[in-house]
Amino acid sequence: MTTSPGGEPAERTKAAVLEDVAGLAGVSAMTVSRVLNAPEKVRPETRARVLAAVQELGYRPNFAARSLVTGRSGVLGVVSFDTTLYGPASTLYAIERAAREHDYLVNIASLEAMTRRSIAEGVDRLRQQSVDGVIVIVPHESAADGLRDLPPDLPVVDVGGGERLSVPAVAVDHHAGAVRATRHLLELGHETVHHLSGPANWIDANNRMQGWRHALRGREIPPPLAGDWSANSGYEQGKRLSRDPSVTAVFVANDPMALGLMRAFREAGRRVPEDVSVVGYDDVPEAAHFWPPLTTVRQNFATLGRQAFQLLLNRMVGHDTSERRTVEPELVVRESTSRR
Amino acid sequence: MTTSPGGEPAERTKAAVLEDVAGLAGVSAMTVSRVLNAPEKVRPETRARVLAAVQELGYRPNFAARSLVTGRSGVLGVVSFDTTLYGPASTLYAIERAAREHDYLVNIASLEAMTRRSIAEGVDRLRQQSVDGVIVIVPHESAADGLRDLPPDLPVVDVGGGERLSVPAVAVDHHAGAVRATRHLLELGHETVHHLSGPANWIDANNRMQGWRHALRGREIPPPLAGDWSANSGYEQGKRLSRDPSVTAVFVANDPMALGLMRAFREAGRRVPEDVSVVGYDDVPEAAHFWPPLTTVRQNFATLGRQAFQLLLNRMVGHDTSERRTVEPELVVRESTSRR
DNA sequence: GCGAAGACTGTTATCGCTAACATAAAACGT
DNA sequence: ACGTTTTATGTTAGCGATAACAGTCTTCGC
Repeated sequence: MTTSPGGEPAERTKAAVLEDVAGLAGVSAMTVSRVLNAPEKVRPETRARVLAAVQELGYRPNFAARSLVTGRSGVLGVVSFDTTLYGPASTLYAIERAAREHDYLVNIASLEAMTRRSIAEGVDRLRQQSVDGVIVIVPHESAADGLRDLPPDLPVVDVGGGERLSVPAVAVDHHAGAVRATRHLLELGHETVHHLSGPANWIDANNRMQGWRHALRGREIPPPLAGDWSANSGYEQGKRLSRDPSVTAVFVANDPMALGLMRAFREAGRRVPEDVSVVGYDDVPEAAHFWPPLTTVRQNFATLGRQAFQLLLNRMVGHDTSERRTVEPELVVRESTSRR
Repeated sequence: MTTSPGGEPAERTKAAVLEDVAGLAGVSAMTVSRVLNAPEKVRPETRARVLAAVQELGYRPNFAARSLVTGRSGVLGVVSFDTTLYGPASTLYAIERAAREHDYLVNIASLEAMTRRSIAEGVDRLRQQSVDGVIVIVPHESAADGLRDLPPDLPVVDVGGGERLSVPAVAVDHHAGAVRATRHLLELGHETVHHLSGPANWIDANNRMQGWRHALRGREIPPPLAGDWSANSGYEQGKRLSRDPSVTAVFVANDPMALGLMRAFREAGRRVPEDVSVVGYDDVPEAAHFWPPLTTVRQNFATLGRQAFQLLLNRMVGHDTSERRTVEPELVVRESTSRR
């Protein structure tokens, strides 16, 4: 039933199935299955014979059949917004690596928009391909709502979402990061610190803004500006800020915006750091080579991703925690900040 | 068999299956299946009844069962090296978008290393979860070999690989891009153009280097330096180059390295573009805000990704092309280059 | 008014695998 | 030596969907 008519055993028309291997090894299909899933339960010589047959036929278990009967797929999903951004991309990468080590595959669903609906849709798309669990990287207010609509039977872990989520979560402590950045500037003798924030309703943006506010307590708090994370928006808002001569220190909510802002200041004739000090956020790999090298807050995305996977793994094996883990960011001082 | 004991119909213990829906709608399972897959073959009123039942039970088809019998999974795989890099990340994103529009899901396998072995392993991992096709983004010499070992029954499309591949491929014409960059510098009156290349054995790096060489024919061709794509390597090699006073123009194989290089030149007291002109490659979103704004070669990763998906789709439906498509890069002139 | 074609819907078999139980063979204690 | 446990393998019965075929009921032409 298995032998190909014309000679070469490697030349089969259809892919080999369990039964074929069993036939060739002279055992039952079940034994082959065991060799693959619980080798210790099969006598070494039998095992060897089966393995040889597997090898010879180039047998590969049928994923669909297996997961139909086991109810597990070995695939997990990641819902993310714009995986082109440094943060999500790095987190995704770390998740993928962690997943691979545990023999999980990662399926991605990026979102066009960040609405409650689109999150639900993203999760849904993944669920239809029966992922075993989902990690949601949507640092937006809408995520909180989006996560509420989820079916309770699907293990979900959130990354960088809000505080009051019903699911396990990992997040960087942006409040602390912002405080560190702002204090650093105050300690350098600046009267106050201006802030260029991320877009409204982004959790990260809000947390950083709050941290900034917190560190500024008791002082004059200038009205914050908001960008859209892009260098370009940093440039535009920078142009505006540079007209205000009282500005001597700016805490910018991410590195690309800081880059744009520094360009605007430079073009306006205000030197960084001599006239104005700037602190960014993220520590993208290029930040050390900006002009001037950027003082910034480093987020450890690798840890973030790994922790997210760990949490998901816990939930998938049943531990019904709604644990929340925090990753501490770190201030990296370079040359874009100086004493007043 | 389906009704929950205590009231709320939404509260079932096990997920509803086809049979449950059929029961509730008073039809056979087959009819339900048809409503879902070929609605026009079912009378409108029956269809409505079935749909209502689907709704009520929150029925979702079982992916594994479906793909077991149809032999298709609706998932495609992307094998890529370091999805944190701008190029791969953008390509991946475009692929994912295109895939979504055609109701495919994307599975990723990032590679630790870029050897022939690791590529084969990556493809294998994906194949085990029975993807319907694979897109390989590995712009490295090893890819060519890695692709040779692949099973012939799996549709594969290559992105940015070498020229002599046996599979359909999409690639940016880096040779042309490099020629444009180099000519631009020559036309500005520079005697010759130096080159900071990417790492050896990267296809893109080689193509760009060849284009640079080609555009320089008839002139003195300075020995190229090589970096590893990182801003840091650009900085290091930039320090070396900046010691050579004869250097007036540099074509750098990507934007981050150009950033590092410009920093090195600035620190060495050589102004860009007054003393030295620099051209980068990629046009990352930040390039317009580098100091000075970087003249660079823009790659359209979105198109690249979309085309790759198209090609894969063609192969999956059977068209056995080994078509090779090319995407043209575009020179974007900014302020890092000036007349000699 | 009646057979044929068409429109719907149902039945059966099967995809490839593994859980659970059944059996056979080997190992063991007394 | 003989029941009992242990170890190794085989058998059976689905998992949840769809393909292919088989009916049933309309509809229609003449």
